[in-house]
Amino acid sequence: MSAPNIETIVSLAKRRGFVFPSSEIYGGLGSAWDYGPLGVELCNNVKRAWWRWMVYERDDMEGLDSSIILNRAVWKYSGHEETFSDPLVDCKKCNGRFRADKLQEEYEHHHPEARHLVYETKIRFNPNIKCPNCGASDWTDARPFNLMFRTQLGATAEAANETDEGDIYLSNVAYLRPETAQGIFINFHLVQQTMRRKVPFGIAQIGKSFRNEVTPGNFIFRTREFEQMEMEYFVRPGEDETAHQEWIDNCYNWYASLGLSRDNLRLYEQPKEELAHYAKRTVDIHYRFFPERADEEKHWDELMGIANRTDFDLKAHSKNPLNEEGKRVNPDSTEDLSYFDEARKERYYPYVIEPAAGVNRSVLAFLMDAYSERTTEKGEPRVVLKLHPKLAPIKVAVLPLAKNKPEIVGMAKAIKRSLQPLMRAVYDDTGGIGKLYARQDEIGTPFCVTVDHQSLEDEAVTVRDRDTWEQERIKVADLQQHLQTRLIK
RNA sequence: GCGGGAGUAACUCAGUGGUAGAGUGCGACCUUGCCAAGGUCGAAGUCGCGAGUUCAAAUCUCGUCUCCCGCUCCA
Repeated sequence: MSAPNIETIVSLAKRRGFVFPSSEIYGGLGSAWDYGPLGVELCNNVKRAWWRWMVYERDDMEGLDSSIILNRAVWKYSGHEETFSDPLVDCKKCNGRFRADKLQEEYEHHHPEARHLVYETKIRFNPNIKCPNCGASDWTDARPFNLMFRTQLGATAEAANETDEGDIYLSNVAYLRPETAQGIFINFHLVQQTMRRKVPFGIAQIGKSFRNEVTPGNFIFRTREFEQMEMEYFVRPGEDETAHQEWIDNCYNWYASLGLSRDNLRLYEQPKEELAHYAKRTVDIHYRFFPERADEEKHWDELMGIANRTDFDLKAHSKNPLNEEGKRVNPDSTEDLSYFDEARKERYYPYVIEPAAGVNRSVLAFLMDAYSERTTEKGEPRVVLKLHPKLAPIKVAVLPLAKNKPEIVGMAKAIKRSLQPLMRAVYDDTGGIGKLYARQDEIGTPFCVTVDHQSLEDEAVTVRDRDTWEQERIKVADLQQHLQTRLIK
């Protein structure tokens, strides 16, 4: 089973120290969340699992950690300054809010002559368009919502502000990156040359990104500050479609291998009209984040996107391509990012396959999918978080059966200390053994080691399994090996 | 921005004008010892904030702030 809704997870996450509302003592901050002691472990484990799978277990991958703040030109030529902005209009009558460009597109579809009209505002929007909700034509001005967080470098804030209205290009304007991908593209040549790589190969990166979402929400599903796990796989043009399909399958299987139920996963082919400006084809991996919704189609939302970005980005950041007038398309770049294939004696701009996953969304999906309830023999409900052992924040809890026996307590603490260099281990004695087990079940600890009276004589302990509640007697000398084997499984 | 919901202890929530409560959880001690056992004691809230009405406000009035859900998306 999995969680019936996100609310269940929000409550558990706060109660048990996974995720807290950010800035809570000052009334909170919308859609910002802090990861508590268990949350940070879970996040780190997700990232570590991804990195191992993506980088270490392959022969064609390098890692990277690029800067969050990049030269503004990166966002100019990537297209984000232009397209990462949604023009919005409000209907004054029914208060509905719409994307002006989408309404305009629809309008022009039915009125081809409108394509040549020049509108008063910078944003193309015909005020005679009827509201799809109420039918009125009473609009506010169309306003641009740029999704990139803008800031300025240095102490010259005033100069930076001037650019809000005009088109003056100032070098002190900077953005927090809205995706980690661009940091990879602009380092493509350096990574390829310093690591002596031949296409095909990939560059992976994990890091925070920022988008000034107009509509954040749904717990950690959509936040303005979030963390991405992205990889750009560079292939020869023509080999892109095959590689794309391979990565789609790889990624789907990765989530399944870490315990996500296939019933709660699906692949979603983005229709042509939804594709981003850079994409030739994009397939999303959806997770059933909203199982409580009546409409089955609305159960699903994106966990990961796998895009074929073609050669759009490498070309866009290169100095060489010329337009039809023979002038450089990118007069600011100092480098050409094409690749020379020694074997084939040909030069080309590699195509890029991009699997992009959200750390936070992944964490949410893993939590939801791991959630289960079990009824004890006494008929009491118990929450068991069946996280994959690789992801569990705490791997083992060492518990004394009786805390008023110093020998047992001492032995338990010694065992905990012997395990902690190898895995995240905790000691707990604040409660009866049943309560201690229940606590660990609720936070997903795969194993509990219990020290009892007999342990003092036979140098053995009980290892209790989270999912089956079965117990096994293990010699203390064999404990490390036993746990490590079962953790890898 | 618009619509809806909500702010009281760490959590879940009672409390319709008269000395701030319960359950869970948390801590200490006693007792017990394999699936949230029992007992005793304890810590914990200027009731989101501000103003007003009143002898008296968690409660009534006005204002204000914040959070959550839905609408624009796509990690």
